[in-house]
Amino acid sequence: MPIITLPDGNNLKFQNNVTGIEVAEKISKSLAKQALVIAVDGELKDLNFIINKDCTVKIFTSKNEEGLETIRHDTAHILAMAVQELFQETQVTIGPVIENGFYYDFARKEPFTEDDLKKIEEKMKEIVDRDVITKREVWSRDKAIKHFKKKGEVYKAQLIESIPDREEVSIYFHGEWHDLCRGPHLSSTGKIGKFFKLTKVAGAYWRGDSDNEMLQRIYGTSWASQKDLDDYLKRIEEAEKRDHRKLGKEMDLFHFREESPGSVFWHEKGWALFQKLIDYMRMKQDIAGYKEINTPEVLDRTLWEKSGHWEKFGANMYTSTTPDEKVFAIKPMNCPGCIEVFNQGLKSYKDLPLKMSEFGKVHRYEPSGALHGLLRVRAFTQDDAHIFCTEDQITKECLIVTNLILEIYKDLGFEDVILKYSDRPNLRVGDDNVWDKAETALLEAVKATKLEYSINKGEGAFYGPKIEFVLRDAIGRDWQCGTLQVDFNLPSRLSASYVDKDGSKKVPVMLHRALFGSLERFIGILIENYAGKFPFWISPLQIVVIPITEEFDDYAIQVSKKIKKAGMSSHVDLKKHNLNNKIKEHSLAKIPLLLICGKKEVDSNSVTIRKLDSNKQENMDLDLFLKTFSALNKASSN
RNA sequence: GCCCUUGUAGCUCAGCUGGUAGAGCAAUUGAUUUGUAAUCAAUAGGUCCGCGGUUCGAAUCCGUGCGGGGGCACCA
Repeated sequence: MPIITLPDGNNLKFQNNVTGIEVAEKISKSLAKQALVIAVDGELKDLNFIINKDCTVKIFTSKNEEGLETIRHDTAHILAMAVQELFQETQVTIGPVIENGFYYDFARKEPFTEDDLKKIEEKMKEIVDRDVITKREVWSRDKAIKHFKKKGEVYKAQLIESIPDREEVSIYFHGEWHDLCRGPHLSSTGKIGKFFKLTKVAGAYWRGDSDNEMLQRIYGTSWASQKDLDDYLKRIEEAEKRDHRKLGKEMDLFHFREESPGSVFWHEKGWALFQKLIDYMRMKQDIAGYKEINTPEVLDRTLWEKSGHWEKFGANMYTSTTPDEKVFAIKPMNCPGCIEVFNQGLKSYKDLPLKMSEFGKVHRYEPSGALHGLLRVRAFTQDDAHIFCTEDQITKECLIVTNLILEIYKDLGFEDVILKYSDRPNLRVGDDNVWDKAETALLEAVKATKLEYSINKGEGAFYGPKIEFVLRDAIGRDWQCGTLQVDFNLPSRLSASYVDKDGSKKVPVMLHRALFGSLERFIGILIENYAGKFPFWISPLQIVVIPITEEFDDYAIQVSKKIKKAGMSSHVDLKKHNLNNKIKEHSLAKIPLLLICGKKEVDSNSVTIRKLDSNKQENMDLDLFLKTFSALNKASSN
């Protein structure tokens, strides 16, 4: 006689055992119709799960995250079912739900083609139409392993072998077709609906390990309604329009070429943007008490051996052998060079914390498959800095860095920031007790920020634990930018020291930090965040002056000169095209302000302003224009 | 690095089953002197990514290298 407590606190009493669907029916007919899955005492179960004791029950429909995830999970299953109906020799492996959809990994010799995806999709819809009832059975491990081995499903057999003893091995049936699965599932294939789409095929390693064989992964998306599916596809399309590689080309910011994969050829406008960010950061860091330095790009191998880079980071390093057979490395990080600067002259505890910044260009030989526009390159400029301090100063300094970073992200249009904390990796230098200290100090700082954070086990740098600053852009995507690392190892390896109060020599702690992270990556993110339409102050070319006819060229040239004198960037378009043509061209180039100059303007010493994405025109006295817009030409006017 | 996919004019792309390349925009020249998203016309532009092979003949088919894209693995 189970008593069932509902989310609203009401109780339902039943004479006998009941299933989830019967509970839903008791509440309302329409709920029973819409119900997809239930939670019994917080655990998700099938609708026909038999309830035989007192418990709390929650019923989910496609309007809940739980319901939607179950739809996606079921769509993944139907995908596997469809694939095996069409391509009998294919083995199934795993098929989880991911953000916005699902994937399923298959083992098959022949690659799946785009055409195959269409066929599979059709087959999936057919299976939905068949409305096959779902059945769940619990098998013994041995039976399940034997069964799947006999079927030739070696991956499934492996999966069952790795299920912990205490867990049930449940098998879900859709008619004849069946699969090992934890569940829950919808009660029949018809419940899924047809609001799904297979999106792409890709390779993926079995169990995510690059030593294992590669499987074929089919990605798909699945929703509660046609509208949701269409909205999602639309969102993807919109995101593609923001692609920084596309916009970079269209806006003439940069390009890449074969001779140097993963290295940027910056064009005039892209470089202007780059320099603006550096100028801005330089200003912020100066205020925050950093001293800017610069260190060599190429350093002798012995330094990298001492620092540990040669051994732990060597696979990513470019090296160079000189004609006299000496081996140098092109720096993949700025830290050893910075320590060398610290080591010049005697340092006192009174000098600490000592903050040294460097816009250092580093080279890392990244795997070819990792390269991705500006977001993943082989040569990049870090807005790097190293803070030498005492152990006592760590937490406070970390907090100061965090505040600076949040301030800067805000200026650049990012308000939503989360932290990722990573502790000691397998490949590392230094004793565990040193790591204990570093991790504790950094974690303390993370907590003190009161920001949301996640913990990434084993993903720290080889010399210390780190936090990464992840920001969310205008369309909800997360990007990893800044980083802050606590390092008890490199300073001692490279013999850094300071004289303490009592006259003894001590080894300082070093904090590594980069706020943009990589200027290249950050610019890529900025482009996508703003869809190329930068705020006025950061825009690489802020103003284009357009004379209506040749007659007004001289005036336009004078206007442009005055704009430059007022500290803004400007270009005069003297081409013999008509006004409409020029407006079209510069609007596509996303120039924030177009100034039109004709007779009216010359006569009144004014300009007519046309702002990007607005066809309103505003006439303004030239001096007033210069005053107004130079005031807007700084970060705080965002 | 691995799997799949892709590489044609400055850009975006067309070129069916093999018969030595085409459009739009951009560029150049000429005409037009224009008031808010493409004025008209003419001209010029290409070792069809590189190398090898099959073939009487390769942009097209095959192999291989390099680059790009989507993922995986790796990562700022």
